[in-house]
Amino acid sequence: MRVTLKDIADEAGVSMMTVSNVVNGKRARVSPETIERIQRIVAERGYVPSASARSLAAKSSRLIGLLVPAADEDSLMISPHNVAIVGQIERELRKGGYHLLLRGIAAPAEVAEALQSWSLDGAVLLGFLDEEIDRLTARAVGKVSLLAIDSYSANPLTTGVRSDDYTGALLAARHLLELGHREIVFAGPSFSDVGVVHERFAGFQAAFAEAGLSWRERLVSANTTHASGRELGRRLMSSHPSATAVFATADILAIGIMEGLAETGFSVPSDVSVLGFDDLDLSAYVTPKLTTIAQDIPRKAAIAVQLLLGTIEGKEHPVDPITLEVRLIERASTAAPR
Amino acid sequence: MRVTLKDIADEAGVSMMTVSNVVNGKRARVSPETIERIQRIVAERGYVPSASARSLAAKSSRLIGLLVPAADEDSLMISPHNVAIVGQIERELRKGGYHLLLRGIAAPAEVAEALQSWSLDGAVLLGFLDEEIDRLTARAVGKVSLLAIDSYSANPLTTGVRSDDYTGALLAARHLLELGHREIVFAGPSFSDVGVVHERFAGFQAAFAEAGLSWRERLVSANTTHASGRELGRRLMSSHPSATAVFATADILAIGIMEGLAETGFSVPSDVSVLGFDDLDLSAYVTPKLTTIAQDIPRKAAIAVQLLLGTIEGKEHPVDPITLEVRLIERASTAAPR
DNA sequence: TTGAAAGCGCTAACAA
DNA sequence: TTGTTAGCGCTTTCAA
Repeated sequence: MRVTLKDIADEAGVSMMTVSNVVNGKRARVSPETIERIQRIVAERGYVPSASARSLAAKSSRLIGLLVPAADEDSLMISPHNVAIVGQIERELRKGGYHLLLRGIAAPAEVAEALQSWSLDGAVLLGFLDEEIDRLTARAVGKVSLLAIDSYSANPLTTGVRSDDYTGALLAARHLLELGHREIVFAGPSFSDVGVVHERFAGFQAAFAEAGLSWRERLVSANTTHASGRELGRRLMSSHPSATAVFATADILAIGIMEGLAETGFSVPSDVSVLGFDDLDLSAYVTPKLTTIAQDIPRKAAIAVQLLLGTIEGKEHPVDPITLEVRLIERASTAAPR
Repeated sequence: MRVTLKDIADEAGVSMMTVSNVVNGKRARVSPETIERIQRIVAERGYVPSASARSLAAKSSRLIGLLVPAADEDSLMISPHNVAIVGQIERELRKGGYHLLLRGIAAPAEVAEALQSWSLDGAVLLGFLDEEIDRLTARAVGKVSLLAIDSYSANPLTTGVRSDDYTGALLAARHLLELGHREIVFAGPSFSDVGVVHERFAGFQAAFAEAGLSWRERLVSANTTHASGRELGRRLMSSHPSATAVFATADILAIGIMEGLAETGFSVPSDVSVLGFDDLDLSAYVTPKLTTIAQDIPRKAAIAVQLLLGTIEGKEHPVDPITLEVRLIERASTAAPR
């Protein structure tokens, strides 16, 4: 059967506590020779501590949840943008000696259930809208640290990490305005008065304001999917005949729009400029290559984990939200209007 | 603090075992009224069983590992093809009342460590080469069920699920041959005598054999990445001037090749036809849209989980490997040679 | 520097 | 149909 602490203790002729201390690196409490002897036996016998037993006996489980939306009984909704984040989060946790529980959330109650059943030390919320986050965390238990990625929620239970969406959209709109565009469509999911898309919309408008221009209502609502973008692209020039450019809140949407435009005989960028947000790998593979706003995704994930582990281990107060820089990547999908 | 079994038992005026039986659905052992009363209290108090405690006391943890390669200290290597699989596996496990531990594997020893520390009931290996799988599972403990995705390993410790790679490549080569191509390059990672790429190579050659043609050595080695494909595409027509078509073992590679060809002034499909494997979403977004071999990815994942849970719960013997159908998706990147 | 006792929350195997 | 006993493997607390 399994090699236990007791086995090691017996073989070393010491108590379980001594072995426990050695295994957990509390070396101050054990003599050097004992440490070495125990370590040798541990290696020989291939002893691996039982995480369940440790989690049960100690306050901490060293387990972190990664909670992702999963529309009712459905598969996880991991967008291309979020894939990289998942990988980075796992890596950072592993480096810190934590394990990752990946869990799809179909109903709010599942958050509390996930948190409690495995006594998670904390959890990262990835891919939820701000409105949902408040609802989800409302029922959460007090002890666990929560961190939401891409959140602007003022919820004191969660810390947030996000890119500078406001500035990103500002840069995007500025770029199009500088090229000479005036009739620019804003395409993105419908939004409330808080959240990523709201920020981008505000930044977008600010660019017009700083240029002394007024932006006439040219808001188009679309899901953040290729299919939705394609459909939008197909009818764009008939619904907005005078538009010369589109800013989409996500690359995948922008790429769909480009396809829809191409299908209806419009050429990018000579007829219409298209600008995205995210800088997915994919965006450099399509034709024309997409001009977009790039986020530092690995950094976003690394900081998320740092903050989370910080509040868990240091019992620091949840830190203020952190905002990461973005930058414009000029490629081939934008040009001066004709 | 936490609501425990004992709390519920006290409040209901019964023993812990009775509550335990109700919670675990062993209703045959409890009277209907008791069941109802206990269930009411459980709901009222928001009782959630402790998975660690259960795992410690019972044989099973209801935790499954998803083990993914993570080149030394690096982030997880989740290819576009594997992302969908991760999501589906989580979903299937959740439906079955299991949880998923996502873990990057940098060194063989980490497999056993992951398995043991959380007393995993089983694990899915995703993204490993067959050669690695044997090495990884060698040290694994006996009890846990292992299942490798896309594996042809004869290893008795693991069951495998994979697409019909042989037939996929056969269909691909047949398609190109029927279009009239004779000088076809096979582009893929270097391979040994077992595994996915080996199968595809065998299928590819078989198509020539059945057409009574001999395939002259036109094997090009490249990593399964866009960058590697692009580089390959750039030098393809100078290294193989008479080639009229390329079969790549992965869409992402094929897309890179198309880009490299375009950069050096060759047009797809009029100068060179390109055919991929996987049918990523992405492959329909690029220009020209990629002709490819489609796999049923959700099904692959669902079957993987079914098999794994089958051997875990039913203690059935590891089943024979399962092979899933593939089909040719004809799009715009292939045409008759000039 | 080391050890003993108690218990984390649960379930298996019996007993009643 | 229900309860009792005895742990699962570890850490905490306190004593030596």
